[in-house]
Amino acid sequence: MLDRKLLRKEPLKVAEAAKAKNEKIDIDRWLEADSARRTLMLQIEELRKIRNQLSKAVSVKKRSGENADEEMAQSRETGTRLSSLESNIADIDNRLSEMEKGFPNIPDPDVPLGGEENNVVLRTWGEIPEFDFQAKPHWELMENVFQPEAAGRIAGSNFILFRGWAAKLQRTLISWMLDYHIESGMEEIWAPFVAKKESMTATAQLPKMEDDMYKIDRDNLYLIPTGEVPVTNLYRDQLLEEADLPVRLCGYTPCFRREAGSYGKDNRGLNRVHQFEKVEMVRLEHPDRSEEAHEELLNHAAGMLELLGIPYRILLLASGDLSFAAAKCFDIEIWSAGQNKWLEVSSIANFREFQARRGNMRYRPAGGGKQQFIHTLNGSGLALPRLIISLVENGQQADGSIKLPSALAERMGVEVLR
RNA sequence: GGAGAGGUGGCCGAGCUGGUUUAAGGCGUACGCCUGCUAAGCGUAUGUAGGGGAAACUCUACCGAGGGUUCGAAUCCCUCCUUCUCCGCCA
Repeated sequence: MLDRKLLRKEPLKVAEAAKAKNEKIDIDRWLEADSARRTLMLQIEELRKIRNQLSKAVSVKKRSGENADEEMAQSRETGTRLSSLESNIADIDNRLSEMEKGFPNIPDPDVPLGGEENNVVLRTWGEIPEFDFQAKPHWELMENVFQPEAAGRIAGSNFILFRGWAAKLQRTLISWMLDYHIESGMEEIWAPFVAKKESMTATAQLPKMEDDMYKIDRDNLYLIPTGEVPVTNLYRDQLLEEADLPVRLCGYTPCFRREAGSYGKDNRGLNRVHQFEKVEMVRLEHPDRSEEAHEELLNHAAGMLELLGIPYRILLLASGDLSFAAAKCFDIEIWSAGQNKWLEVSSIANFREFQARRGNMRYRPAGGGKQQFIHTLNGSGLALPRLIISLVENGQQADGSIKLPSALAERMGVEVLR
């Protein structure tokens, strides 16, 4: 949600931002409705004032036993006029807030314009592995432990079924990553894996992503598409003290995505699935410090890949590739040696006050003064399937076995998976 | 799933037989005073949002959310959300 004052003062800026994000919005229609609303509001407040005065007069007269019929009649008449104006303004309010929910966040000034092709590679880390044999994709290397046909029988296509070492590897990674975050001072959250409409709206999955989410109609719940939703919503409608900031959280959740219309392209094996596991990092930050917190989250996430020895690169997303709610976003991509391409394994975004406004998340400044919206940030730390792809494909040996990085070998109890 | 009780300003909490409460009181917080001592006491201020005014100030809305009744609703009625207690069911 954007500040109404900003919409009034700089409608052009908002319109340009939406265009940069390829969102269609009609700011003129909003401005029109907003000014109609304010005119109406003045009239309504005036009528309410009159009615309040009449009510008080009635009250005083009745108490002293006088007749108040005249005031009551006037008040009734005022009330009739009021209720017609009030129903008008309610309509306008609905229209305004519907429109506002569809206004995307404004990209930061340092975000490059344009589509995905304008993403900027900020840096690359690690050596791309070379093999003296033909490298295989993960679905071949994992034939015995990753069985999509079995998952299909259970839940339908594009779900994951792991068995044996793959199942254990996933569990071990989740636990290893959580420990890594906790050690850096984050608090672990275990939250619900379903969320209601209000929560989805606060973090801005709704209204835009409705069709990409699984919904349980009977109970009006959505399966969460990312841990961002429940973990950020932990602070929806909450007021923090400045001293409470920053709030640093992490948590494991599965993520459910319908991926409607994405069949056929790049979705073989583990590349794109309906349910995947993820450890999420969430940060609530003082507005003055969200910029550096953003970098910090990025480096923290990348640190895990360095411990695992996985080559990665950092992208600064261009405006057209930014999500609806993000002001700025870094993607981390890791190398897939069996498919010879980069895979997105983490998106780390600064939403500034966009989500905080929607979810009413504020803090009170230490020296007193007006309550302020906090800044929210989050990032994957990390998403499991693609991490597993990389570990398996990059660690493959000539005989089809997988050599584990030492950080994991210790936890898995073996150095080679076969 | 059934029955019952709640949801009031940052927190606690009164009001809930409709109108001098446009929310008492307490805690917390801020400033000041007093006290010579890591304490206490006293005074004043202190919800959020929007509008008007140079300013003192003033108007409007908000008592979980939304509707309704009424001249007038925190207070009455309805729907929903949510918390707790008991019963049932269940890993």
